[in-house]
Amino acid sequence: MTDLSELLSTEDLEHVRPRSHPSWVQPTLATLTHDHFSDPAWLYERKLDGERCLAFRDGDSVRFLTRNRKDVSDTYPELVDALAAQDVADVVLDGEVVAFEGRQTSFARLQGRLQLSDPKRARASGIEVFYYVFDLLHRDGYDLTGLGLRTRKNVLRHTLRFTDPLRFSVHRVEHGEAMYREACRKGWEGAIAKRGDGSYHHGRSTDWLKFKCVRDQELVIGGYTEPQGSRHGLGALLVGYHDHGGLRYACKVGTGFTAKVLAQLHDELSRISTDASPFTDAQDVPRRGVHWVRPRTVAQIGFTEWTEAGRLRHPRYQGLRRDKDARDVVREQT
DNA sequence: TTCCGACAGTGGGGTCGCAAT
DNA sequence: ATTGCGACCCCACTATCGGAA
Repeated sequence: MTDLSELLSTEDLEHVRPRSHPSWVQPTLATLTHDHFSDPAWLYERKLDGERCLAFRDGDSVRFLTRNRKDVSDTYPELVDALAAQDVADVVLDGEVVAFEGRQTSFARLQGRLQLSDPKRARASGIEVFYYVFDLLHRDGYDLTGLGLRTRKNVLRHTLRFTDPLRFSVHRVEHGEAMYREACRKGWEGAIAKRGDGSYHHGRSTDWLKFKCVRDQELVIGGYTEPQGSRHGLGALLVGYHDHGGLRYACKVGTGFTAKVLAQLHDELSRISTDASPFTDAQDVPRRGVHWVRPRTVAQIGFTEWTEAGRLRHPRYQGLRRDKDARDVVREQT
């Protein structure tokens, strides 16, 4: 591990402030865009489909927190161990916890671990996880969020020993469009573009942009229909998003489920049923044969495009997002 | 034995036209 | 006049089965 003083120029030091180890830092959230570009002032990284986590190490204490501040240290004990074994005793990292299905990162596979909170069961799950670290927010009593991204990454590289399950998230400079094409060709989720000289922003930022290959959207489940024919459990989910203080209906989703998932969803949703529709745009929401549920469950829905009418075209169910809070679900920019 | 492709079945949004209300 | 419904187009996806490798 290289000393901070060796890694930072006198100019850099002007952007660094002493700070005691923070218990929480609001992570940067990237903004979705379809305007893909190449720019030497930007860095481009692979977009990983996993669980965003900040890692805090303060001496013997190591914690992994999701972006909703949920402590998942017991879910990823081997990551805790790996960080505890590093030389640096005071550090805050930003990265993504991922699992693989073959050579692809797979959120679906990671889901098998997300709800495990017993470290023994988590270790025994057979689902190997990795922590792809892409940012460094704090080290050795200093707040580094005021530094430019390039500098933070350089310091990060010289702060940790990157051996599995800790991995440095590689980036490339300037060639954003090529990066995006490569990402889609390889079946990745997309690419993230980051302004190279940008300081660490708290919350949604346009200094970080998402170039997505597949389009998906997190939506709140507000109801479900009866199954038809030979199907069991439920027919389709009615999903929506928050807009102007209400829950706006987005579409029905009736495909992408296995028989097992249909049964699980029906079991889970029937427990939170309610008499009234949670959707606030009363007209245009199907009502016939619909069972309403309290709007607290978040599902990830793949689709091809938003229609003129504000519906999703070709929607398909991709899984629950138990790591997301229903209250935060809004429509992403098209 | 495993793998792959075709097919049936269930479901979506949008549009159209017809029948019931 | 409005509403409901089925048929049709596009499409996504799972489950199954039989034949190829």
